Amino acid sequence: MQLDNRKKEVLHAIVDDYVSTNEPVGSKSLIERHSFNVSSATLRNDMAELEHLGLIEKPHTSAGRIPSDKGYREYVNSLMTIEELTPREQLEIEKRINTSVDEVTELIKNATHTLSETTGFVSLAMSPRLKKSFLKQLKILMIEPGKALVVMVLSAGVVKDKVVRIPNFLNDEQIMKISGAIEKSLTGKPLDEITLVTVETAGKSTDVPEPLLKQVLYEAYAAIKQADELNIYLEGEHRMLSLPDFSSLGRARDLLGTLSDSGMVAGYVNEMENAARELGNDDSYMIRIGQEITLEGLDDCSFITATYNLTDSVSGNIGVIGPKRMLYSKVISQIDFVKKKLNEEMKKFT
Amino acid sequence: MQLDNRKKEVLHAIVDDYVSTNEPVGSKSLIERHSFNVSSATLRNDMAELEHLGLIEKPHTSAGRIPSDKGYREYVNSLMTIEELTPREQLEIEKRINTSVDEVTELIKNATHTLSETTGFVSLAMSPRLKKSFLKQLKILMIEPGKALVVMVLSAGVVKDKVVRIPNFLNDEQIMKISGAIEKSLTGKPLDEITLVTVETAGKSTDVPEPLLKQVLYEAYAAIKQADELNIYLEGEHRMLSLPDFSSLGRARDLLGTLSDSGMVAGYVNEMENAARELGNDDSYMIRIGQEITLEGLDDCSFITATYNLTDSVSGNIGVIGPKRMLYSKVISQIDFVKKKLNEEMKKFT
DNA sequence: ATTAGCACTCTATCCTCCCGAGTGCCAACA
DNA sequence: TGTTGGCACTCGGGAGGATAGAGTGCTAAT
Repeated sequence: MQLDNRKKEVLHAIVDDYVSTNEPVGSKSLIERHSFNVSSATLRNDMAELEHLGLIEKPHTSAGRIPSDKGYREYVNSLMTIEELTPREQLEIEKRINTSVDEVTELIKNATHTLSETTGFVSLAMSPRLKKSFLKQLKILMIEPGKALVVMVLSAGVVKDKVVRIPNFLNDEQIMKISGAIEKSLTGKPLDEITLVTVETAGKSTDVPEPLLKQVLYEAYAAIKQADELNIYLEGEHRMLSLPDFSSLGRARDLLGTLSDSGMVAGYVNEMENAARELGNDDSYMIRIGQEITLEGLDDCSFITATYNLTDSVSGNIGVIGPKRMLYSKVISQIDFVKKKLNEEMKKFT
Repeated sequence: MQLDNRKKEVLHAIVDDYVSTNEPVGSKSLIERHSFNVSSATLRNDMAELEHLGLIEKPHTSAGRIPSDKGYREYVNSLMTIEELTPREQLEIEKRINTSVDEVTELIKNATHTLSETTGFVSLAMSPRLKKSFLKQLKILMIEPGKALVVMVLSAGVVKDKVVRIPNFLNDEQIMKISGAIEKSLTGKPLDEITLVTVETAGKSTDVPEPLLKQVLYEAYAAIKQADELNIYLEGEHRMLSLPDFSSLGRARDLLGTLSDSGMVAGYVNEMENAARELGNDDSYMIRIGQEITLEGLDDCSFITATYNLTDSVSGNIGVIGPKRMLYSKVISQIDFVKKKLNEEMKKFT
């Protein structure tokens, strides 16, 4: 994008003003609020040019201009400078996150909550992608005849479990044998390398009768597979209703309708993550603006996520969905800071 | 409430019409839609009377009447007749709930989801009140030095666990001793009779050094206490935005804002439950209408819950939050049916 | 007790008008 | 060539006003 300096400044100013006032900005108010050493007519020419480039647009003929998706994109990519949080703001966030918790999941929920409160938008986090973590322990506990609990401890310091049904006849001892056999042969294996076959092979060494054994092994396998399922935590949906951007009930409804399908949102975040990886994108955050987001009803939103790390190979996403008319520099640094703190806290678990 | 038959019919008709049209109903349209064998003037007199009794009210002088909270209350208490669901509707609900799951929690979530889908409103469920259930098993598993998992199996067929921190020096054997001691002495005790003292007494019989022991016992106690904490599952908040009753953004915002604080809603449901018990109320459902609900922003809502039973002594609530302008007879039977199915399914877990 | 008739009330809706902010374009200027 | 003042034009939004329509309460008659 080739823009001379003044045009850059104009676009910058338009985005800033529109973000803060929520009103289309005209050439005159631009002059009043900023110290351009030119007349409004000159800015009008610049603005015509910017509009021609598709960076800004007018809601109707006699209104001022608002940034287009492309305009926001340009702003985010080249124009804005990310500002650090003030020590006060940092403290506020630290205080909220540092609540001591015993499980990573709680920590992530904390962070999500904090993010929604500090940004005032919808926040979300994905649970860690555990496919790359490996099994450290696996125990099957008899609960009662026909019912057992599979407990797995993963390398990332995460504990997962699942209640499973097992044949009624099996006794404690048999279960322990199977449990031991699986543990022995699968310990150290990354979850994504464990298949039904691997588990079945592991169980062969026991002397438990075939059909019974097979069912238990299958359930154990199912438990392991469930352990690396992704969860998403969404919070603060109602905050969107307070934003003027969603004062139209229709938009608000579409937005919250889409967000209520958390599985769909999770899928989308996953896509974003994969796309970023393929592109070798090593920015510390990802941004999607307006129509760039392929979820229905999010046309007026921006989606910003960062990647947190539980271990070197196990990571997840945390971020925000807000109106595209947002203070990007601020929000990005908030997310970034929360992510940083989250990473620090996570070290305590691994 | 002393009402002659025709006045009852009039109130009934007003509620029905208002529920289905969402428009204040006048004497004339009442005549048109129902077969009263009197003139509109007579109904006007009746309506003036009903208004005097506080059962209906007018939004403004020249509009028709709408039911007041008291009017809905009268309708619900004495006027309506609950209609059975059609076989078709029943089938639809059964199909959704019968999805096989391994845990009670999943089952409850299923039911909540179903309820929101079939009513089109916000649905909610409380996790079972486990205070009255007793401990069947308690195991403490070493995960790694300094970290253990407390697994509890409760009489209601529920499995709970919690990761806890323990002193680094403790070894597997010591933990097993403690675990065994606690289990031995607490098995069969209802959760609400287990105190820190009980747990500490249980642990005395082991030969683990005092300060280390104490910490583990405390953590075990904390895990037990956490097991009977109540959770609430809320679903379908966004559906409220599609209702004409919440077409004003302000109302919608207040409502969703309140619902976003699930802890507060849970507390309120608890209060309702307790109040009903104290009154010895053995209706199969509880209803709160409009201002009867003491939560902010729910003035235009009704809150209907039923009690499901996991065992004789362990129960929880499931229900709906909808606009007070709702088809009570239908919604109540939907909730009732879901509850019935939920109870049936729960038998499989206990 | 019920009814017909009537005057009255109030909202919702539709028009119309007008203000003001903003634009695009043109001609003049540096 | 880039900048500027001037000006006619556009359009949305708000104010004001008229009107229709649904509904009410009251009264007098049945």
